[in-house]
Amino acid sequence: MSEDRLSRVFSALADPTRRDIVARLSVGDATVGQLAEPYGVSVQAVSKHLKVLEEAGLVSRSREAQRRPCHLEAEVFDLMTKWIERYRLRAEERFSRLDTVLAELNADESTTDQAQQSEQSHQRRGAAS
Amino acid sequence: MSEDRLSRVFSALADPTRRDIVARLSVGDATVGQLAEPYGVSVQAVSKHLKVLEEAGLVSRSREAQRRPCHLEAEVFDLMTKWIERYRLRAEERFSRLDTVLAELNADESTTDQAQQSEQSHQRRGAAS
DNA sequence: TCCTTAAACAACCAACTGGTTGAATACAAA
DNA sequence: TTTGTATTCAACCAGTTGGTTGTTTAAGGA
Repeated sequence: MSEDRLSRVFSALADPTRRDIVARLSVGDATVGQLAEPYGVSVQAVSKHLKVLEEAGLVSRSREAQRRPCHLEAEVFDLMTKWIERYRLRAEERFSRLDTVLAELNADESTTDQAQQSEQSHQRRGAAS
Repeated sequence: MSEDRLSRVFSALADPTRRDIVARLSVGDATVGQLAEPYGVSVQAVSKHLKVLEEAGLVSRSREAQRRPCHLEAEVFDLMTKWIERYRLRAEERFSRLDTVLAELNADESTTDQAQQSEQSHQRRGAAS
């Protein structure tokens, strides 16, 4: 599923070094050595980071003599933004409906507490990944 | 900085169970017990997940008798989308400039290999987090 | 051929993660 | 006050992660 893919992408970007690598690749391809240079870590460590980014589909590598130039694959970003937008929009929609809810609460004399309220709204949840 | 915040947000969403919790909270607030119910894990485990989401700023909790209703904080999504869009746009811009590059390569008789190319483009990278 | 460079692989280690169970806390209701 | 319910805290465990160093592999240049 794209379920697992999404986990790998978010997980890959959870590390500051890896986000920095993505930032640098966004302006142009680079080799492992070039990417490792600015950090206080070994080339092997960066190689591991790149493997994570590659498995997440964020980076691809080509062959070129001994070098393995890394290239940023921007399409994967769509996967994230789609997921984010889905729930952001849903939450905002719910937020904008708040005035309606408040009006209903005013109309209703009984002090309907938030617990019941959340339970009701929870019932109309759908399975989502 | 928001550097660390971004790490926490991405890290929080790297777990499928936590993404599912976010999805469910997007349609309405819920208590820990309600959130735990559909999963084959203990309430304590879900409580831990909620702590992670809370520390990432994705979820806030109020008090209400013994219950701790959880609420989705959608603003944090902006942080992510801003980061993503920045590098996506940069990468796409570079991609759209590819025809210019190809034209230059045609004009240039010497077979400029990709290594030099990536090295050049890498020089105009800027520090970014 | 031999030497150098670029990168990956392997084994190891400390720290973190996601889960568990059991005990403590906070509040409501009897 | 006692009991029940909702949640958190604490200790523990197995698996993962991000780093290390040392050893291959792959390719170019002397």
